Amino acid sequence: MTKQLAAAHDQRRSQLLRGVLDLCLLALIGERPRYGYEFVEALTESGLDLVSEGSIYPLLARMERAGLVDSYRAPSAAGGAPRKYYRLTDAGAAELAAGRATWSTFTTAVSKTLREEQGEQVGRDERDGRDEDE
Amino acid sequence: MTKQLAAAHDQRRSQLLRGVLDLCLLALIGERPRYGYEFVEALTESGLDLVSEGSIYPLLARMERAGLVDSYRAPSAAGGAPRKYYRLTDAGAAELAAGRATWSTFTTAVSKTLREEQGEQVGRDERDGRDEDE
DNA sequence: AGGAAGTACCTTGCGCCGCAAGGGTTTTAT
DNA sequence: ATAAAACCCTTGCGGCGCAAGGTACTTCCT
Repeated sequence: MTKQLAAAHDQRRSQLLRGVLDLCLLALIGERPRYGYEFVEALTESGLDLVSEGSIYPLLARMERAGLVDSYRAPSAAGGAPRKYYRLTDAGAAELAAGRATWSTFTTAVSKTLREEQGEQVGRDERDGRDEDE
Repeated sequence: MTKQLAAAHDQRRSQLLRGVLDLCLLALIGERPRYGYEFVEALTESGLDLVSEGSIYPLLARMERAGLVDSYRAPSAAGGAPRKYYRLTDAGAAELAAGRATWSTFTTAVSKTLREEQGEQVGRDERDGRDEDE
């Protein structure tokens, strides 16, 4: 039961990530070069939990293929396999800027729609004459 | 070219709608009973353009199947086929409340990530010793 | 030496859902 | 009669987050 609610919550989160996850990665890469495994840890503890490796590696590959980022390898300082760092390209920076604007506009519109307006109440008593169906 | 950028923009919008479109409909239905065609018009002019019939009718059907809304038929006042009005159920109201909270938390986290921080700059000159690859 | 655990990379298959495209019915206007 | 608007609906495609599973290197414990 509690598990079902949690599942529903996570399910929504997954859907919400669509269309912004790439922007989040671009923004983080914009601050400084980053490697894939870093995102998994960083995003997990910084509000956006979930976001497993299965999400970000394919996404990074897609973004590189699209020319939004490029990469170079460097040995890990913490032991383990060599890291693959990503940097923003000019196209990536442009996409990030455009995406920020889209995101801002979008969330404003949605938040406005979602906000419960306490003005304009419809009288509860006036409803009648409807025929149930189905 | 301009067309491609517009396409990219709309593509992102489509993705962004996932996970919130249902909440928007629930919120609008919460204000007063609404019918499907109404959403297409309302959302088109209220910031969220696109959102065609192919998005909302299946969604309404899913929500009704999930018990979040119920419906009744009433003749159209504007000529045309009879309208199918939707109302919130208790479960729908609960889902809306939960969704609003999820949305709020989510956008806060994302906006924070997306915000360009002007503090903490990495010196551009210190970067060296990396070996290009691929 | 052997092995578990941590760091790091990657791929495959499933499932959800927005959307374009297409089709149906009823009413009003020409 | 024909058109157009106001309504309803379904099908198929495609993108992408995610669970699950796999590889390679390093460090530490026994």
